Amino acid sequence: MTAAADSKPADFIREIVAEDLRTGKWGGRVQTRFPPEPNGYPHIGHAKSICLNFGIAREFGGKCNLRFDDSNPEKEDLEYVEAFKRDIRWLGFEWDAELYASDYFEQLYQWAERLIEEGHTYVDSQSLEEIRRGRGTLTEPGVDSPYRDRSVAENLDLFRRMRGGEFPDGAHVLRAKIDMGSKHLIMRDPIMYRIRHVPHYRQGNAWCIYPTYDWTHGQSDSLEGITHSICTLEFENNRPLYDWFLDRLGIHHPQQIEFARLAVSHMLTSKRKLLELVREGHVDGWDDPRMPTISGLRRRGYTPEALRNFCAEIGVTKYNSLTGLGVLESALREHLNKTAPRAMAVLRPLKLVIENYPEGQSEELEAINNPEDPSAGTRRVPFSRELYIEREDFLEDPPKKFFRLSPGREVRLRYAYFITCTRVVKDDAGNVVELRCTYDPATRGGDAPDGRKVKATLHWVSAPHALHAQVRLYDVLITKEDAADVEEGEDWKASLNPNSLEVVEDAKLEPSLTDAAAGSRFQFERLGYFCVDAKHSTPGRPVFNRTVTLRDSWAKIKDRGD
RNA sequence: UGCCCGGUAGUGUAACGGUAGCACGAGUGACUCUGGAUCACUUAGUCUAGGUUCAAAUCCUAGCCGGGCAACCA
Repeated sequence: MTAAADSKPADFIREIVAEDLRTGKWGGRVQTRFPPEPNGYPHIGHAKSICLNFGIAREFGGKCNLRFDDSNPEKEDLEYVEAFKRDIRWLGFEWDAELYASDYFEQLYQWAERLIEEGHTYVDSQSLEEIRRGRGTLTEPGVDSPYRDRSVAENLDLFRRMRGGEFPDGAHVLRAKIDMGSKHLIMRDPIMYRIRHVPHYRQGNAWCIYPTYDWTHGQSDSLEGITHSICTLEFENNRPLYDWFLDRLGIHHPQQIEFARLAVSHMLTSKRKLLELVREGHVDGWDDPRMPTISGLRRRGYTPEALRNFCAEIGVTKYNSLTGLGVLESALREHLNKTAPRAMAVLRPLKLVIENYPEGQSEELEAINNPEDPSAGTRRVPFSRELYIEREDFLEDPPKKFFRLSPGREVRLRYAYFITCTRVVKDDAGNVVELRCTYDPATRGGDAPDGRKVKATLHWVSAPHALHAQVRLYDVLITKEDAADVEEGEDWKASLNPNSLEVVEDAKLEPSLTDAAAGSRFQFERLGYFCVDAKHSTPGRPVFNRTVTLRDSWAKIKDRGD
């Protein structure tokens, strides 16, 4: 038995699985499935479900299928199938079988005929509008369709002709004969088949009738021998129907278990809205680094480990919660801090000239690649008389708690020397355009032999050696904390952040970054984590995406106005 | 209004009738060649009202609040 089965289950679903294993309910089998509809790219919410379904199979020695729930030909596409497969693998999971609900269409059809013969279903020929009216309301029961008592022979004949393509869209549907007076709306003779004369992305023109979700899902689960059919809360209402079909058919009957879908603050998890953003060009495709899609997060610089750790962190419950974006970012930083090599980069450059450093001279200084990981080694960084430092690291008139550079003050340049600001050069408008400094040659490497201390260490880049690169800074796409909270009549796009992307055209980077591979991740010291954009970079000319900033306690003090 | 589900520090979660923990956040301090990281401490919670019990976050009842359900979507 695996470790997870020995120790305390992490959530109520794993508790059920562990208990079923203990009692031998499924003969020691654990079979789950991840059942996306291929009608969009997988997002952070899918990541939670992927980690759950594949994770449970892995932890309990079971299997997990990837099954595409593709019973609606109007929205589905192969592009989305490929996206799911790519992203599941990137997240670190592998399916035991790749399956498609559309491959079960014939079996489903045969079962439907059987239910007709047994009097459990009928062909309804009412219009869409009549069916809707007949369903009743939340408080009033529905009324029986006038076609409800057709003979088995008539039902069978009609259903076969539906399949044969004799009728136009909407002419008939196949309905389960359950109870129009049921208090569960889902049980008021739910629809099993609709006529749609449209090709299916996998089945082509083989079918013109398509099964609905309710008629497809449970039977697909059954066919695959699923033991625990894990889905999101909104399907809780459908469970009586899930059970009803399986009981009528008398086939393997998995247990459906529902959990709360993931919601992260400032992130959209509506596939419809994400599709709208892509189609209307609000973003640079499904994998725009601002998108909550797995491909967007990947391009942004997220790691699979960070995403998996996040999913483990947030837990699994039946409570509809809103997880703060900070929790996601914290999981990200935790992983990147341990793994990302450090580099120096100046986003908003301020020229700094060291007056007592010989003109034309340069040298290389040793820098540590990752203080959290000694095995990452060191590298050499060029230093010279003219440097760039970050504009916000200098203040002519500093407040008390500002430790960085100001006139007359000495600070350390990381891995280099102590410098003292001697003069401020301004343009006619009074803007600071350049700093003149002196350095102490005795502090080479960053330590003073006399033991004197400085309060700040600044990052810097040698001007003549600098790599000039584009860096993209991202902010949340949605300004609202709860992105799904939209008043009726309100345009959800009103909460789109107009400043979600800032492009820094000419950042100064240390030259070692010139050949950074697409997708590779770095910590730009004191700024944050950045990765090489896989879409816009070209060899020797990397474009960097800011993945996430570092925690910044100075920013907090500054904002507080201490 | 009917049915189903759910309410534990600011947020997310644990506790399975027996001392309400953890994480993120926030605050304070230590350390530091990243105002990073790390470490220590602090902050703050069982929706309400009854009931059962020696003992209730946990079981029961009622209420309050939140979510879902009236697509030929999933």
